[in-house]
Amino acid sequence: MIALVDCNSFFCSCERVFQPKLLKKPVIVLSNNDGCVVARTDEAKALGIKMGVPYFQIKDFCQKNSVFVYSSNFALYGDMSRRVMRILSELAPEIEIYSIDEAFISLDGFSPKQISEHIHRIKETVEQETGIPVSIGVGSTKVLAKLANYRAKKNKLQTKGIVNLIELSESALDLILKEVSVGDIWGIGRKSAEKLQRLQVHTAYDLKLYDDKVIQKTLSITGRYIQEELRGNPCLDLETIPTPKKQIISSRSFGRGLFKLEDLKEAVANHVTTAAEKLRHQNSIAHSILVYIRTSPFKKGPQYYNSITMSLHSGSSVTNKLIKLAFAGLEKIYREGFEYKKAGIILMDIDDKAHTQLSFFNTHDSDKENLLMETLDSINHTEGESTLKFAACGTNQFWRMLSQMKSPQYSTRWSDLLQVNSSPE
DNA sequence: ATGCTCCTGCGAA
DNA sequence: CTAACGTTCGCAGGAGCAT
Repeated sequence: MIALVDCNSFFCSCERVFQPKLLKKPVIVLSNNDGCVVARTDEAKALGIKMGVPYFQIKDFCQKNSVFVYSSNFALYGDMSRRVMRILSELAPEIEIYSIDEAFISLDGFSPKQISEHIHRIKETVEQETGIPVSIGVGSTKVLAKLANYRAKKNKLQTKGIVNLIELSESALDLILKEVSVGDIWGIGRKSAEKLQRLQVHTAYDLKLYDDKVIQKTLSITGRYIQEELRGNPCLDLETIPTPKKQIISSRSFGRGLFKLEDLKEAVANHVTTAAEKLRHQNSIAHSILVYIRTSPFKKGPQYYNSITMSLHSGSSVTNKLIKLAFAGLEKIYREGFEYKKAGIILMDIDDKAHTQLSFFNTHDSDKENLLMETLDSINHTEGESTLKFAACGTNQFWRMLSQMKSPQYSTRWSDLLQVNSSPE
């Protein structure tokens, strides 16, 4: 038995915890660079604000309807997420942290009666100790738990935020599956939903009963797993230990268009810095780095996109070495005269630092370099991020993303940020 | 015929 | 005030190449 715990309108709920005046009000949170809507409260949904809409398209609408708009504040959301996950870890034997606002938990060892009781306790505890409302779905597989959660969120009033499918008979469960359209199943996106429509497969129930071979052929093995999980046969394991990343990406749109190579270099140096920090954090080294730059596909004018992959003979996790390599790549793909809107890097071919193979060339990270990185990381950890950084990262950084909602509310939020650090527990 | 790497498509939050 | 559309990850399978 598996439960999926999902925080309601997570980013908005985080803002509400520190600003009770937002309760019962329409609130939205924007993506990086104040680009698109990524979180909405029920009140905002009721106004018809869609997920993923570019903010500039609805800015006037929000003003007219007194919608509270926030730039994303990931330091806050990350902190709230850790609190929620810690409580879940204490109340469940096994947990898979699936995303910033979601976790699967195993309910093995509980009787059906106990499960229902326990789920209610989990919900109450999280809400009481963090102020974040959650919805919980329970099923015999991950896909069914997801589906249950989806219904819990959709009908919060009737369900009180909890849907438990395991007490249901097969036929009662099928009645529910008939109400779920295939596109709403976890793992079935837009393209797969279209393919299924063509097969006259419209609901979760249709998919559950459809011919195995045909599903395998049209949706590949992943589609088959989903089908099997709908039937109650687990195919997807609970991944309780986080596996190290196979690639680490850092990319961002700029606050304004950039033309000059030196500005792009600064941005790239910053990307390498954050990615390399993550790399060292999981005790890995990378053997190649991909650099890319691009113009805005949404703005008319000459378009340019290019990327290049640079390799190291033996891997590295030393920031300055990686920056140097990234610069060499950037200089190869840079073309003058374009208005660049985004740059990014990907660390690839990642291996565990310990079992790194000796190479013929003596290009490994030296003890000295490793010690330098350790020291740098430890200083930034205790003194705050980017206390110490490479000059290549620049000091001005005028190209940084926009995240200044100029509303009066926003300018008064320094105290809120301070509250986050001194946890009220 | 088989095995490898690279790239693309898709889905998730 | 301007101009104005996000980021990060994994997996499957086909393409292309080598053996």
